[in-house]
Amino acid sequence: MEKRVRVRFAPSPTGGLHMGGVRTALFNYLFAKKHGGDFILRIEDTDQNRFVKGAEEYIVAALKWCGIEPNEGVGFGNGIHQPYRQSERKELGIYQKYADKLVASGHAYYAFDTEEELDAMRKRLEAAKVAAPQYNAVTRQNMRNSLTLAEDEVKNLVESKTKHVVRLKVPRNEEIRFNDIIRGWVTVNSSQVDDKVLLKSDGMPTYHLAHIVDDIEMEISHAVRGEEWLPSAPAHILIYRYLGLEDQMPKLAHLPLILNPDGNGKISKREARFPVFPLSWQDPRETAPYIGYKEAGYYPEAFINILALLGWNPGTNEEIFSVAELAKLFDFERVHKSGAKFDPEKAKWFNQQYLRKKTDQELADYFKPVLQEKGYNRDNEFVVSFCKLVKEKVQFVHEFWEQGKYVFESPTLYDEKVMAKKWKPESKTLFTSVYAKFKTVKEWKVETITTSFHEAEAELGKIDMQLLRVLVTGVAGGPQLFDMLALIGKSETLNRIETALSKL
RNA sequence: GGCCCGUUCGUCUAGGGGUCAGGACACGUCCCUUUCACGGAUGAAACACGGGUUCGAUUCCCGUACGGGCUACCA
Repeated sequence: MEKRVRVRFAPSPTGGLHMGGVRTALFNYLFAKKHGGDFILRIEDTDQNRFVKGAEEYIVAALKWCGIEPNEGVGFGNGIHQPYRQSERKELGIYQKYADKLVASGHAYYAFDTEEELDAMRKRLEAAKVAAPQYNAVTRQNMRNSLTLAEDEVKNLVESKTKHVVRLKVPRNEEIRFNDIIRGWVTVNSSQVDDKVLLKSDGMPTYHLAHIVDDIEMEISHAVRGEEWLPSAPAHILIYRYLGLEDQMPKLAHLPLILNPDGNGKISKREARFPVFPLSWQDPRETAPYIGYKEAGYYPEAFINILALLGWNPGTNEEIFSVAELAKLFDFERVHKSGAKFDPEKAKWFNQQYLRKKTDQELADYFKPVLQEKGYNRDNEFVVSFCKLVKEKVQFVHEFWEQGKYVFESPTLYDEKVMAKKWKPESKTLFTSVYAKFKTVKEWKVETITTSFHEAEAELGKIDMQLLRVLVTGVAGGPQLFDMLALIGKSETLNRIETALSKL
């Protein structure tokens, strides 16, 4: 029988969760949903030096905003495998137990080398032009460990609580093969794998040991993680094997990375000229926060949609998908092997697609507080009408103000390009007549304005609409002109034309 | 450097032994529009290179180049 699908997202609380991490979480989530399985949040806080305050809370908040909530784990209710924080599991002695087992079976050993000794070893190997300096089957013979030291000496050292680590005893020359769901068979010779530290001298497990122990104990069926883990996967295979748990090992899936748009490499928060965090992130060690997608005006649905299509696609020409649709369609078979450069421009387009799906009322509800902040109070009907007109011009809700502020504020400047090109000496007389014509309109609405305008043209000849637009709004472009005039109102429109004429 | 992974328009990608190599973003042109957009149409734009295998390779294999990842008592 197939194991129940149980996947985990297991970040370490060393900073804000960036978009690459969210994408990994998303693919885990989609896979779990697709198969009716569980999606677990496990916190891998085994590095106490890199622990960052607030990071864990941020991770939980970010997943919530994205709408990809785990159904088990830290911050998401209880589960039968508590605790879900590795520092707490360590207190329970869980990892020690497995490490002891590996030592007992001869697949791991104690190493007493100090930092200085390790440095010296690496320098020695580098000087000897060794291609890959590492603690391995060869070099461990010259180091201070339970393999080279006398038995009673080891016993003394351990009993006297001398600082030591537990290392995996990796065989010298052995082919290690594993089948990655996304990449297929990967083969690595064990000579390329170092004797990984399993238990650190502070008693904490390393990622390598901890994630395996937890994946087993939490009955994880698939380990879905970023490509950066591919090189250490062979070591993980060995650990499962030596623990006698190879048959219970989760299937592995290594996701391609999200790369910088320009230049190369993984997305870095410092260089990016677009948001990299879902929510704004204030690192306690830094002064300025990093703005998030949320604050940049992205809808979570859009953000998720963007991420989903980075490294995966459904094989059709469709591009807009809800999370629920993605969960139906998602499949590792259609996940790429190669990294994807992130395109901020297309990201904006995605957001625009979602913005257009919003109702005018929804947009108005968002815009009202913005408007109030600017010092304007208008009734709901007015704001809804405004949003209806301006929505087609924007990609983000925050652009409503910039794109349509002239509805609320009279222009002080008039688009130079249009004026230079179209404003003629006789224009003043012409628009003075238009002004007079508009003044006679009784009920100021789109239809009457249109009729009035047509009548004016019949009497006066062709009237440049863009010029009229600039006179009233100051800018060259915008929503349908008569709609705008109707919204701005009769007296305000007339005032503005009058003001403009007096200045030109 | 070593090891691992990868390589279709600028970008995200579809495709897969015989296709006009398809779509999307961005960009150009046109249509619609007395303004502005939306929309529609259309254009330019890609199989990294070299060898095989094959009647035929973008597709399969091998090299090379290039890119990325890893190379910690970090994850």
